[in-house]
Amino acid sequence: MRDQICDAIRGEIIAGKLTQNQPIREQTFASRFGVSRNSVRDAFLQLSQEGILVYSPNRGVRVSSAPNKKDSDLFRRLRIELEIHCIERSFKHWVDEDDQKIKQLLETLKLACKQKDLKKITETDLAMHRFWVRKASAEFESIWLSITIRMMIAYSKLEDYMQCFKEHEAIVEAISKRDLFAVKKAIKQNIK
Amino acid sequence: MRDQICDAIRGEIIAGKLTQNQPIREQTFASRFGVSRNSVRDAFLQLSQEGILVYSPNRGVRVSSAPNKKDSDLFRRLRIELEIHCIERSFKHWVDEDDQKIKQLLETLKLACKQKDLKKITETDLAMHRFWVRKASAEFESIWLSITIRMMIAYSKLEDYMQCFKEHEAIVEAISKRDLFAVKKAIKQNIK
DNA sequence: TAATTTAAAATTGTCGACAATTGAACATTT
DNA sequence: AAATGTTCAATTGTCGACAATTTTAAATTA
Repeated sequence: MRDQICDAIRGEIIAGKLTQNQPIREQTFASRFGVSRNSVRDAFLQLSQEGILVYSPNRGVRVSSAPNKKDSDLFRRLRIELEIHCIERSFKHWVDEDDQKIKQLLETLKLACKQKDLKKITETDLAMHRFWVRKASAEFESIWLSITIRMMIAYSKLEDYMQCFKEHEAIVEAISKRDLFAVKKAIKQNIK
Repeated sequence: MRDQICDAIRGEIIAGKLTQNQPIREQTFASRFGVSRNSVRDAFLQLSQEGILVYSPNRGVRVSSAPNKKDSDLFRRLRIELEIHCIERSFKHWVDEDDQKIKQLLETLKLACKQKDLKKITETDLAMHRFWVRKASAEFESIWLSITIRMMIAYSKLEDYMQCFKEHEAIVEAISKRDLFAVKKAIKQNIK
C-alpha cells in the first residue's frame, strides 16, 4: 500500500501535476486512496527520506525544488558511476529472461516515443534504469532512486523523442553483448 | 521523537550492540522509549530507507549486512565526491562561528581518541563530516548519510586512535585556510 | 489604519485497539 | 517417517480518535 502511494505521488510530481514547493496534505491523499492518514504518512516519510519531498516538523511536506546546475552535475556523475557499477555487477547473474524483460521495456519505450506520450516515456525510462540497478542489488536501489528522482523533478521537456529511444537502444544492445565498455559509453550519453 | 529513536538505533548498530541480520521488534523499542509502536515504525521506516535496516513486508526489519569489498570501494568514491562538493559549496557561506564549531568537534575527537573511547570516536567522527555536509545543503545530507552509515555497519576496529584524530585535524586545517586542494587530499586520506 | 492580541480552524503528532499476516508447534494423513 | 494440514502465539498493518501545533481570520488596541 505504502509503495503504491509512493509510486503515485512520484508519478504526479514527475508529470508536473504537483508543482515545486507546493504543500501536500495527508488528508487529500488519504481520501483519494481510501486509506487512513497513517498509511499516507508512511509514504510521505519515505518520499522525504528519498528527497523528492521536503519535510518540516508539524508543517507537513512540500515538493522539493529542483537542484541547481552544479548540484545536477554532481548527481549526474554519481548516477553514472552507480549505474555502471550495477550493470557490471549484475552481468554475472544475468539470464536470458532478463534480456527478454529489458527488450520488452525497450519496445514499450519505443511505442511511447512514437506516440509522444511524455508521461509514459518518463515512466518507462525510469523503469528500465531501475531494472538493472535493482538487478545488481536492492542496497543500491534506494540511493540510486534518491539521486535519479531529484534530477527528474524538473524533467526538461524532450525535444526529440526518438533520440531518447535510440539512446536506450544503444544501452540495451551493449548489455546484451555484455560489452561493458560500450555500456559505459551509452550510459554516459544517455544520462545528462 | 522519530529522529531521537533513529539516532539511538544508529548508535547501537555502529557500536555493535545490534548485530547483522538480527531482527528488531517494534514493541522492544516502543517499551524502551515509552512511546507507541507507531513512532517506532516511523523510525524503522526512515532507517530502512536509509539502508541501515532492511525491511520485509509483514516481517519487520533487520540490521543490514555490511557491503562487500567492491561495493565499499564504490561507496568510498561516492562519499569522497559528495563531501568535497559539499565543502566547496559551503565555503561561500562559511563564517567564523562554523570554524569555531568545527574546532570544538575536533577537540572532542581528540579527547575521545586519547581515552580510546570507540563509541565516542565514531560518534564525533560522524558528527564532523555531517556538519560540513549539512552546511552545504540538507538535500545532500540524506544521500550522504545513506552511504556513510552503510560503510560504518562493520566499523573496523581502529588500530591507531591518534591517526584518526590527525586525519581530521588535517581536514579542519585545510578548511580553515579555505584551501580546497588540501581539503581534497585530506578527505581522500581520511575516507577509506 | 497598522500593529498586536485573541479565537477558531486546519493540520500534523501520538496513541490504543483490532485486523491481517506470518512462523512455529502440534496433529493428521499417507 | 515424511509430508501435509491445523491451530495458536507473536508480529506487523491499518484504522479512528484525540492531543499538540501551526495557520488563518477576527477582534482589540494604539
